[in-house]
Amino acid sequence: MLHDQHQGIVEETRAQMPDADTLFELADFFKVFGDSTRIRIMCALFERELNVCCIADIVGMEQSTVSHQLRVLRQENLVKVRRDGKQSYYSLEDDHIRKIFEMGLEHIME
Amino acid sequence: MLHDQHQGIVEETRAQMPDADTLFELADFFKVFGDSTRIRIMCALFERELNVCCIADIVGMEQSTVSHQLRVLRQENLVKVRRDGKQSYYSLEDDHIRKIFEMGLEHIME
DNA sequence: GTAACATATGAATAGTTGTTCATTTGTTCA
DNA sequence: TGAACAAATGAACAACTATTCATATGTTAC
Repeated sequence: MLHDQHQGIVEETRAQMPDADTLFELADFFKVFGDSTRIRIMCALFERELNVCCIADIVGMEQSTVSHQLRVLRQENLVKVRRDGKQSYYSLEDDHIRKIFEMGLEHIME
Repeated sequence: MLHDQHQGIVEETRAQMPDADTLFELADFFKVFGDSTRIRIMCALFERELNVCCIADIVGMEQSTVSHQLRVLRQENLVKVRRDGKQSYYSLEDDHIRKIFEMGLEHIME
């Protein structure tokens, strides 16, 4: 049960928080970083653009697994594709990813 | 099937990636950010330390739900607890969280 | 056209995760 | 001591997710 003395704190805190929709979106965005296969795919793409079968080889998973995960990354605008003949080359969409990666690494290294 | 011409690219990329264990840890770390309840809890804690029942009230969920999620946050060293009588006051452990939040927000605002 | 290859997609499944209810543990105060 | 409250924990369940196999789509070269 919430104490009267806490009521003010609760309301004040609520007022300063971003709206619920934004926080839902934010959670969905970070969800993409919460899988080691996707993390490894993104990490591989830091170096250079890569086609699907190279990525599959690097992360050691089925081509179809990688395709499914690349779709997730595409949907959150984290990667872009370039078709070249039979092959699709993927690369990172922007630089936030790198920074978020670095922050995460700094945290777990502590 | 991987082409011969791609073999070098694959090996080079692998060599530049952090080791698999680190990337697993990193995924586990980001997993914590991938849930809207936890995001909302962290967001509430940006303002000030809060006890469990205030947090429950702010995010509109059961006390036990919040306790479970606070444990997850504790396990990843994202929050710390301070006991004061019957109540436990939670606060953010470090400043990476804020920066990671900001990066995420910048990305979804684009 | 067809064969061969690269990628994408759908369905099925196993494993994981978030929430809730019920209960327990820890604390204060009378 | 015991009553009252705050927080933590365990078990159960529903919902979600990652992976795989099988198949479809798209592209090139003959």
